Amino acid sequence: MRGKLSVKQEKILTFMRQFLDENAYPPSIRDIQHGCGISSTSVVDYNLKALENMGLIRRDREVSRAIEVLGHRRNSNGIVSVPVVGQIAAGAPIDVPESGASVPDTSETIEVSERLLFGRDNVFALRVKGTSMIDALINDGDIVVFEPTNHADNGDMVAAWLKREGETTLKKYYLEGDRVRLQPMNTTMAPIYSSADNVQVQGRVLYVTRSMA
Amino acid sequence: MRGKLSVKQEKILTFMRQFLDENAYPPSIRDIQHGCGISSTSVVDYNLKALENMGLIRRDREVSRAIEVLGHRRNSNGIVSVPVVGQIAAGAPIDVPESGASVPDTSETIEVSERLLFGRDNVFALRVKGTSMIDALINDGDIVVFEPTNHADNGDMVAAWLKREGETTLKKYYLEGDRVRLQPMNTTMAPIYSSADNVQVQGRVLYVTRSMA
DNA sequence: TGTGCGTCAGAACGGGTGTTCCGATCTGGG
DNA sequence: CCCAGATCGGAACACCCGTTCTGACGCACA
Repeated sequence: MRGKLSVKQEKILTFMRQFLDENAYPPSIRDIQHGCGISSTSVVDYNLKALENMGLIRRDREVSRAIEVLGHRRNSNGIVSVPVVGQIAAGAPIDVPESGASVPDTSETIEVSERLLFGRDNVFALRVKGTSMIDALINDGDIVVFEPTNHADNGDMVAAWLKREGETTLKKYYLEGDRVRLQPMNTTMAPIYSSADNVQVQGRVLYVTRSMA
Repeated sequence: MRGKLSVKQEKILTFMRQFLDENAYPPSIRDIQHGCGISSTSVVDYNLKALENMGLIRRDREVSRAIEVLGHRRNSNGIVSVPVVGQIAAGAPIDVPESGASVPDTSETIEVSERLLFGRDNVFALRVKGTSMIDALINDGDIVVFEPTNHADNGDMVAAWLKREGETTLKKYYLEGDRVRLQPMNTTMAPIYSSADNVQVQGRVLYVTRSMA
């Protein structure tokens, strides 16, 4: 039941997206029926239930045209929903989502204009814990958007994974010989030195947001 | 026929906008009837025809829920497009958009999740010029979202209009007796003192964003 | 070969929905 | 006062629409 989409389900989904773009209101079951060349409304209902179980659409029962296609990007505004996949500080390890992996609906997201990401793909976000980057204008509670990368140039602000310590921290990255200096931007804190093979760069900072309300 | 909106028509329009934001599909005539406390569907139909003649909505006849409210941005998942209406620094005056005023489509916008604005309406954004708020973690080039208000409590970060000087600045606000202290968050800069009647608060900071790419 | 399961076709039911008609009420002007 | 037009209330009609029921078909599996 929770496997791949059938041809018919894919067709229904595509039709609903197209219908929404053209009409500003969702299609009825019979619209879908005729638009996809399906012979019976019960078949549409059957497949819609399957799509609903897979979490791809949401329906208000007994209400006409009350189908909502989840994750449908409006073509008018290039907005990317970036998943906030965890926290970053001096301790809590995080998982970086793999390319193409689906993100559970339960996770928090932050919306960012596509144009601010300069074409980066598979970006993710972390909530900052602690004040170690206060001098880089990043405060406790800020949400930081990363592009996934394993490479960093000196001075880049990165999420760095310390393999032996099992920690991920937000620091400035400097490669000095065969060791790495992870520099906090807080004059009261000392840098972390580690061997280069113990440091795994997970992402580079693209964007910072802070709520002041 | 083409004059002002009646109370009922205004109510219907407001209800439809709210319904669209909440439900992702348009309301039926009877939804409008009950939502606005109208006694008959024919009255709704009558007023919808009037709104259609005025060009405020568009309808597909004979199709249920086929009402499109023109000029209403379908924010797919509670996203508000906040207009970036100018810059704020130590000089350039800005115009704060009046409530309900339309913002030209040509202006830059920044997209923010509705939930981060805590119900504030008519918010606007400014691009920060200069480093006067560097110690408050706001840098040159950051975009700051404001809620429009004429009131500020001590310590609030506000956009303040200096009437005689014809300037708008981003500072922390402190009312001290009959004068106002506008405190930059930069240890190298001195505060501005001005009489209270010369200072007009234009908005309070809600949200800060910075692009690092 | 039979059984269960996923999928589909057709039809019908009941309530939802846009529309229309008739008449009442209100309002402004002659 | 009287009339015309705008607005409204109530009801009915015909179609739209989501749902459900019955049965059929194909396919994997024992």
